[in-house]
Amino acid sequence: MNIGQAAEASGVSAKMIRYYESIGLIPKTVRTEAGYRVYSDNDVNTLSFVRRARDLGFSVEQISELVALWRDRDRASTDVKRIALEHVDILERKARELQEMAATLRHLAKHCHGDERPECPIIEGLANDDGGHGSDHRPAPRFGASGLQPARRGAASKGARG
Amino acid sequence: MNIGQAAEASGVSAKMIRYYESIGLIPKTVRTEAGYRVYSDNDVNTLSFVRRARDLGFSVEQISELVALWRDRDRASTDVKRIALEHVDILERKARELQEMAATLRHLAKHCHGDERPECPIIEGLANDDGGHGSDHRPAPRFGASGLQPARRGAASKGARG
DNA sequence: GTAATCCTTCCAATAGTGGGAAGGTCAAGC
DNA sequence: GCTTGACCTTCCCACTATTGGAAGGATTAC
Repeated sequence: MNIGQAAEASGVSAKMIRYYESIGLIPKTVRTEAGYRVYSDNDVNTLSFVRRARDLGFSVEQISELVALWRDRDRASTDVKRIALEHVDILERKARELQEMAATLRHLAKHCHGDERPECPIIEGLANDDGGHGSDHRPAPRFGASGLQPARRGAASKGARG
Repeated sequence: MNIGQAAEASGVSAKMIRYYESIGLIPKTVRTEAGYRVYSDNDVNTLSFVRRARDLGFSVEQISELVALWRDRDRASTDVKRIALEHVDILERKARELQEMAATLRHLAKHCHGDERPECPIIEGLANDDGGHGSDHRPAPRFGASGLQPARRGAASKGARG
């Protein structure tokens, strides 16, 4: 099948299939004489695998390891477990950070009158650096401090879940 | 003071100060005859404000609103509260998504022997799409479905490609 | 035989940040 | 006054993952 059909069958866009191929995440396919990429059912399985791993928030680099493991069934499942558990840690740490941020902000918002008066602890908390979770001049933990690669931001192409 | 000192005092790198200026997040500064940017203590306050907002996960666009609000104290705190609360929602939704991912993965990992045997429910869950939270072929919720912009990852790069 | 659709590759943009080159400036030391 | 070194300037590139589009070739439908 062509790339378009493989895209539909796997849920990975044609654009992304080409991208994944270009970065070596998936192997190069056979081509027709005209240069069209040709995909087998097995290729579609790999693509679906990749898509689901992305859905779980794995980075392309991690998926790369996972795909190699998946394609080589002789490898010990220890490796897979390690990667998964590492990822669980990152995910949970990230979730905690996000919750702390939310709590800080919610605390600030709670004390903001929200009427016409300009007094607002959110603004003051931000300006005075006493916002709640004790940040001083550490150079920003933020995202990525944990090593999580958060994939994408824009525009779910066909329909995100709400 | 120069950009380096402002960077040190605010915790925002000189690179980022220039970037924030270029995108209009902070106003253009006065320059010396030689073209050096000059910063006042007040400018450093603005920069610190921006840094803390980034720490809390605000996107540059949101910070832009916040900075405008902050600099114009006549504006009603309603706006600030609204922005903050919107952000709290996003943060909490994101945290929940992350926790779901972690739970799915942890569930899979729990049933993985992790020894030499190649049977591994993680791999099988990924390949067979029965991983636990009932995903079918929806085209990836992932990050960004919520509108959160996850800032950075900190990939230190040295090797050129090409 | 042409139009519509699909495919190809290449380029740009997104958001936010770091790295570095090429060159100008400033302050200190001799 | 000259060198040294630290600092500044602008500009370009890298990275992540993904989308969009342009220009042109291939296939398919009518």
